[in-house]
Amino acid sequence: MTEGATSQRTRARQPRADGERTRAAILRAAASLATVDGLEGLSIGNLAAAIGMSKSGLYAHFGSKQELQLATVQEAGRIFAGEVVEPALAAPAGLAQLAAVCEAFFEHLQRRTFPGGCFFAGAALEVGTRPGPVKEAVAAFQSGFVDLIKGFAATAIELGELPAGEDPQRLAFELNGIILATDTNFVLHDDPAVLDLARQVVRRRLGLDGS
Amino acid sequence: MTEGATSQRTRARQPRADGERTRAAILRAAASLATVDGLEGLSIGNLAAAIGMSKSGLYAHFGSKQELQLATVQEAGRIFAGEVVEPALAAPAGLAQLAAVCEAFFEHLQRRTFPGGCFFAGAALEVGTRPGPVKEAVAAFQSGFVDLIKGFAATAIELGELPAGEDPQRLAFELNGIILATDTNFVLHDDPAVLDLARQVVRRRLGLDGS
DNA sequence: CGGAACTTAGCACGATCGTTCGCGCTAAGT
DNA sequence: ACTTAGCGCGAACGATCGTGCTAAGTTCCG
Repeated sequence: MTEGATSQRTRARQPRADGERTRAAILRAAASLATVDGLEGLSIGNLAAAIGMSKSGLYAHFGSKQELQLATVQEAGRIFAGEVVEPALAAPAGLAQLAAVCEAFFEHLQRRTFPGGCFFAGAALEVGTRPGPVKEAVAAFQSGFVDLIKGFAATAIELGELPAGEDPQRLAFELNGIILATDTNFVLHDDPAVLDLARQVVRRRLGLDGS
Repeated sequence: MTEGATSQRTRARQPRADGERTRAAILRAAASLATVDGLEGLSIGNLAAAIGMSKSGLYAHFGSKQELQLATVQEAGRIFAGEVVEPALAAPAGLAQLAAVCEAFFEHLQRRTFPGGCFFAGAALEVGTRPGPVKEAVAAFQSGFVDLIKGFAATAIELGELPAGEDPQRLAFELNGIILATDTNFVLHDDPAVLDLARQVVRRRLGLDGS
């Protein structure tokens, strides 16, 4: 607590260039593997074998499995932010951002960035009953995402693009539900038709259909 | 394949009374544990310790871990059918059944039947990427549940309780999403207020509010 | 009442789990 | 060019994983 991240006193450590590169490669593979085996089921041995290095060499990058899980969650958050959040923020404020965030998520699934669908959907249900830093990190990201949608909805209402009777929190909850249902059905049945159905539902719900 | 389930020739086996009782006790504990540790994370040792018997004694009831997982999914299906599906079927056909199935699910969560929320929500995302009999069993149950809701919706439309423009499949998808969002948020934040929000959303969506 | 099932426990196996240690190597700073 | 510190590997640890075998104990049928 007393020492900052870039403290000179404690000299925590100063990673080398190739070290950071392998660490990044580890985390990319870890995020993918975790969507298949889960954050707990992700084993050091499997992960090491997947990227072709030794268990101990990999383990040295993180002092414990929990640190690896924490870093994996952060990496998944970066990927999700780049593929889903940023495209949404690039759209015009209001209703367009609501549609964009859903569409970006559907493309995130369709592109099969992760073999197990959405990282956080699976992680949330897995770590939800296990108190600790990992659960806190996942919960924080999920809350942030819902708050983002809530903000989009509030702006859309202010701009008169949605009825004044709409409640941002309720709408954000519904869209979050549509997203979760899409992910669950897509993962379970591996059927791209699910994405078409989801797109129809979003258009209808946002009044972008026959209005 | 050639021998039936109740064949006399092969004399598959004839369980004893106390055997079935312990087997039932094992499966009840297994369903609960699986909502916390996952179907894969559920270990024979932990399960045996949880109900106070030996690993090998428990293992004898199922020839393999996969058989245990299969039986656990069926047990969870029985519990879900009793707590969610049956109350819904008891309501008047049509719109009332749609409202009842959602309310029964919310009470299923509130009653905390399982420590990890909805069994199938977690199981679907866990086994979705792992082909095999266990995934098939989970997928079949999930499809059956969505079809049930779809049937309720179709009846409600026929009875004129919902606009003719409604599509049963789309509505079933949306309600499934609301259910998944409720479970995810309830498990992650352990906040009963989520259930109130979900009830509001369902009432609004089904036109039971100010109409 | 006796014997044939079913039920449960004890023990042990190979594999894999997370974790630690020590040694060669290589990139970076002076 | 020489030093230094981060990097990666191999080997090994105690624990636990799923899975068998064997032998007691218990219930049920004739």
